[in-house]
Amino acid sequence: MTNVPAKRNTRQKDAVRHALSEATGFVSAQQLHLVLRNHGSTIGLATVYRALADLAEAGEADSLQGASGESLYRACTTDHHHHLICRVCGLTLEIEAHRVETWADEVAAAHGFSSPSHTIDIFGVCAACRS
Amino acid sequence: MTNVPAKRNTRQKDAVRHALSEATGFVSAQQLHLVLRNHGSTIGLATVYRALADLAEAGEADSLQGASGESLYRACTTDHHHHLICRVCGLTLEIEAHRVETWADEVAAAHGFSSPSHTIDIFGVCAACRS
DNA sequence: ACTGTTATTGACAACGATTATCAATAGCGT
DNA sequence: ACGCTATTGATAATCGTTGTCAATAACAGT
Repeated sequence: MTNVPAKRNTRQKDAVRHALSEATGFVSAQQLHLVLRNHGSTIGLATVYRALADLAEAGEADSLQGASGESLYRACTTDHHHHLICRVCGLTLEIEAHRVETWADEVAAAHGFSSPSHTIDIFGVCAACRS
Repeated sequence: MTNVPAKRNTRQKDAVRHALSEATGFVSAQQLHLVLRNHGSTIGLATVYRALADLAEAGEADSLQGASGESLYRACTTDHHHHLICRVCGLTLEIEAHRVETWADEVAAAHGFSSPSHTIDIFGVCAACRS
């Protein structure tokens, strides 16, 4: 049997979870670390990275690659969805994409690919930033 | 007038262009640098990065973020398209996605977003790697 | 073809984001 | 409360990438 070490619930993982849910739009691990420190926490940077990786794996957070290559995270409802992101202010809307989900799976299947996954994100400039 | 310095054609930029066109699927700047050195070139790593950035900007190369966050490049025809990529062997197929292009633009417009762009990539395990 | 200007090169240092290390701490089952 | 061990936090190390700068080589003008 594959003996995976049991996960423990810690204050700092909760703190990250909470800080992430407070944040608007996507945040980097470093930003989150800074926020936590400013709120009086003594949490370490490495811990924030580990907590975010865990949350993402557990499906509690969405992750995507920012423009300059860093990983950005966002609290997330457990169902699958994609994002419409403002290039200027970072405003993020969750969009639902049945049509595209099935399209992606069809394309994969048509070419003999199995266990398909995909990355789909739409960027633009929101109405507010337009003016 | 915005006086942008003129670009020059150099052997090393051609070498990168050529090496990129020889490569199958996506390659990183470092891989390309290694290939060029193995072929006897004395090209510098920084030059490969610069050449790839230029090619990508000129529309001669596609770039996308690899699983571990690095930038990957691929020679590319000038028309817009997306990719179906094997997670195991890196086999890459260009796919055409009219349906999704228009969908993405519609979604952006519906939410008041202008100048829409998008990143759409499908990953899976190809038939060959399946066995 | 010769020359001068200056974009480009290549070796290396510097940088930012992330991950590994490791002793100290603190969850959780008993 | 006790003991085992997953987790923490400070720091060093790593990785991909970009900046620096003297030396080189493209191109325009002659």
